Amino acid sequence: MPKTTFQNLSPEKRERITAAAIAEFSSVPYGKATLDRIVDAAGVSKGSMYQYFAGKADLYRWLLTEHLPARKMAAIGALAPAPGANVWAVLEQAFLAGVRFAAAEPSLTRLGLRFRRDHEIEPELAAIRRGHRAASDAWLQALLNEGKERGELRGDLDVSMASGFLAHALGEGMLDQLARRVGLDLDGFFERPDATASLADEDILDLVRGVTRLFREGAGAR
Amino acid sequence: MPKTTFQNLSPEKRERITAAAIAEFSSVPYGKATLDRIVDAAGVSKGSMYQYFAGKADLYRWLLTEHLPARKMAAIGALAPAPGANVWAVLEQAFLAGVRFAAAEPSLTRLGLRFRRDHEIEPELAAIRRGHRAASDAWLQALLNEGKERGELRGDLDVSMASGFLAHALGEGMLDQLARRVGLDLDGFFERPDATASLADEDILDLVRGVTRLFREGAGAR
Amino acid sequence: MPKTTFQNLSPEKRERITAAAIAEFSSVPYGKATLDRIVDAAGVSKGSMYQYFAGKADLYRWLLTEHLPARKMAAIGALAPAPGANVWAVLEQAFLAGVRFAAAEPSLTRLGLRFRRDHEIEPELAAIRRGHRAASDAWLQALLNEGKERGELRGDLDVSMASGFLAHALGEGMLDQLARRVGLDLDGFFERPDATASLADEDILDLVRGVTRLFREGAGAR
Amino acid sequence: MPKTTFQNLSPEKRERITAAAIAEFSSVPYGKATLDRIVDAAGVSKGSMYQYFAGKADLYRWLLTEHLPARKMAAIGALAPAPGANVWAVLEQAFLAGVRFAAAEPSLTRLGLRFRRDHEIEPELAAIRRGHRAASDAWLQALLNEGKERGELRGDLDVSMASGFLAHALGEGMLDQLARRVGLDLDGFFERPDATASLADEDILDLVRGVTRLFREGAGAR
DNA sequence: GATGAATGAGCGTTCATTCAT
DNA sequence: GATGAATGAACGCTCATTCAT
Repeated sequence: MPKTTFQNLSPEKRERITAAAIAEFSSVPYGKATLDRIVDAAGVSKGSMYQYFAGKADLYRWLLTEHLPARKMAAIGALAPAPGANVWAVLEQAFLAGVRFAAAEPSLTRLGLRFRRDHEIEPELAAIRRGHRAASDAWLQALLNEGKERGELRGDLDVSMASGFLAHALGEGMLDQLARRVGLDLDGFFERPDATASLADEDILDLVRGVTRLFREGAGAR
Repeated sequence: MPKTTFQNLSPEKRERITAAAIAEFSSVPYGKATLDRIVDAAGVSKGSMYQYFAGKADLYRWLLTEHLPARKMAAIGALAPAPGANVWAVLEQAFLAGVRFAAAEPSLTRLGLRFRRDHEIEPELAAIRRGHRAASDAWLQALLNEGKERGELRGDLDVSMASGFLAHALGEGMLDQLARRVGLDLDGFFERPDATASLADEDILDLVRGVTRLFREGAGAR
Repeated sequence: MPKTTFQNLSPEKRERITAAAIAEFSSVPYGKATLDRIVDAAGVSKGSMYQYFAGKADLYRWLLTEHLPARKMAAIGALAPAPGANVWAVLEQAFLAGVRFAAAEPSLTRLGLRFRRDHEIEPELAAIRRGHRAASDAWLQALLNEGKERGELRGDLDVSMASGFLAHALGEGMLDQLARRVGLDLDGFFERPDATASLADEDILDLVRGVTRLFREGAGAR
Repeated sequence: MPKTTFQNLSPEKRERITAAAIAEFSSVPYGKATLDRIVDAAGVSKGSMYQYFAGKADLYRWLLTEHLPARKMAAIGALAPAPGANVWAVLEQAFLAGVRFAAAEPSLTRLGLRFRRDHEIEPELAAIRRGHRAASDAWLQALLNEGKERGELRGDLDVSMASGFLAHALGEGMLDQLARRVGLDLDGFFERPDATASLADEDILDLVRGVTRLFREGAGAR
């Protein structure tokens, strides 16, 4: 976590550093990211960086556990399931929020996606990721259990199983669909994260509804 | 691809090298994997390694395009969709084959999964990955289109969308479910790949059927 | 070209590095020169060297395109052909300047000569060499053409041909003659570059006049 | 020098090895030449090569001290100055022989030229080169001294000096002129040694006479 | 005599981190 | 508090030479 020296920085400088770090960590995987490029882009000295953060991992950790969640919250609000709301309406809203965030903040989206999939993360960072996943899973399972009680879901649905697939869908699954719509795959999204910005709003709604329906009704004929 | 020198090696030595390389490339992402660790584990000199393979990328490529497919084929046979077979039966077989391979060959499974998700792969290797994905996607879309014609799937199903989610399910989605059944997540599977070996065959069948049903009928109440 | 880090170094340290690099690159051809030896001799760490220069080629390039010309200029001044001066006087001055520089700065001379003849230089460096040669050739041909117009040279002289031999004479040809005067050949000069320092000024003048006369009058009897 | 095993080889195999070695050593400088490429091209095993020659240096030495002189002799005969012949006629013949050998055997020419200029030669090989040079110098000085006695040369000619420039002219000087005639420089000759083969015989004669005349009459106006 | 697998020292280069100023 | 020079371990890769078969 950042040292107090970082908090004392002028907002402008703090922002420069944050932006440079996001640009770097979202462009290349953690292991290939270098502090050199970050300090160059931020216009601060390398020594200073170590006055602000304990090191590369600390900077990355702060970005993912503090900065990104705060920005996400600011952009799309908390994902608290409105009590009593229909499961499928909540999920559709969640899908929509995710897609809109991806269009509005491609770099942050890419940063988060990288983190979720990165294989070379240090043990301490892996614990953070586990926390993220557990929270997302808990939210989903609570939602699904409520839905089950209200009869909106099959009574014999395996909630743990469904939450796994939904967690994927809410993250890279949806991004993959988004990329497909513009003729790319997820690798392509990493290279050109703003390629999906060109999608019309109705395309996005169409996509979100289609995905929701796949999970609701399945692919089989009735 | 390996040089003839490698083919001429004693099977015992070849196996030592292969096992060391799989262990390394399945433990850390490509960019962090080192030949030093591989040759140490295999008990050969660094120079020798270059008599067998043109370099690190060549070794990795061989593992992924030759060795892994061969072992997979040996373990589960070809995935040729029996013509005219029911879509859902074919998918169930495919799920089952994937899970069984994961239980039988956890290291190879981990290797393949890492490859599918690795962020710091070289351009040439990325092309191979694109090929894999395109082939998998084509297989799935063909399968789904047939199913649609035979009335086994909803007539208005978005085949491209469904194939995206199924591709995930056939790979890490299913592995994630497998891990969940033993109280882990995917990260946990990477750390203890053989933890899933304890699963009983009926548990596996139950899982496969559950997943198939989720995709067939959805999670919504009828 | 050196990074600013190198410019900011203490002159003493900069000189140590420069001297070590000159010693190395003038002792062995580019391909055999090693940074290990240079940093050892200079007493800096290998990592530091990469703070000063982008790499081996960069260091070499700086030596040849910046440092050596600067030192040469400092030692013998620019070779601007005084307009209207007699061809033979200009050439004699050029010969003299070359020989005096060789006596004053044997290591640098050896460095430049190696560069002119090195067979295993990289493409980028080869382009620099082509530039050097083209400039030298242009200077000589302009000089000879002027001389022809003023009637100082034979009217039927093949200027291109003559410039080729003069270019050689101005470089290693003259050094070879210098070495001969102290009983060595060019190889010997490479091994003991300061052996020619013992030559008296009148010996040098005598040599320069002899060479000029050979090119002016030829070796044949009149 | 080759071991007896090399002499016992079938002429065909010996020739394959020789040709491969010439191709390699004439294509890249000694330090960049590799035995791997030579044995590959020759179709022999690496171990065998060490049964024929003591190592890389030994093979190179044999090529330069035995094979190349023999082939040169076969191609252009001995350079014994026909007693009593005019100096300038002899020199012209020598120039012509050199140019014709370059056209007939570009690889061998390039090999020899590389050797004369290579900077990274081992001490033992340097001794061989000194021998070559001393022999050439002795031949030239004898020729010039005779010419002086017969009054074909200026009485006050510095024979040692003139022999230095003539030695250069007979070797790379002439090749440089040859390359100029086809729009290249010596570097270009190394890349495309047969580029000069296109020169017409009268061009070659013209060149040889021009060079001879430059050394005989000089470049100055009378 | 022929083979070709094995070796290991050495190369240029990278980069997170330290620390004197 | 800010700086940026210094470091050194580690990396992928090359190749002449050795030596068991």
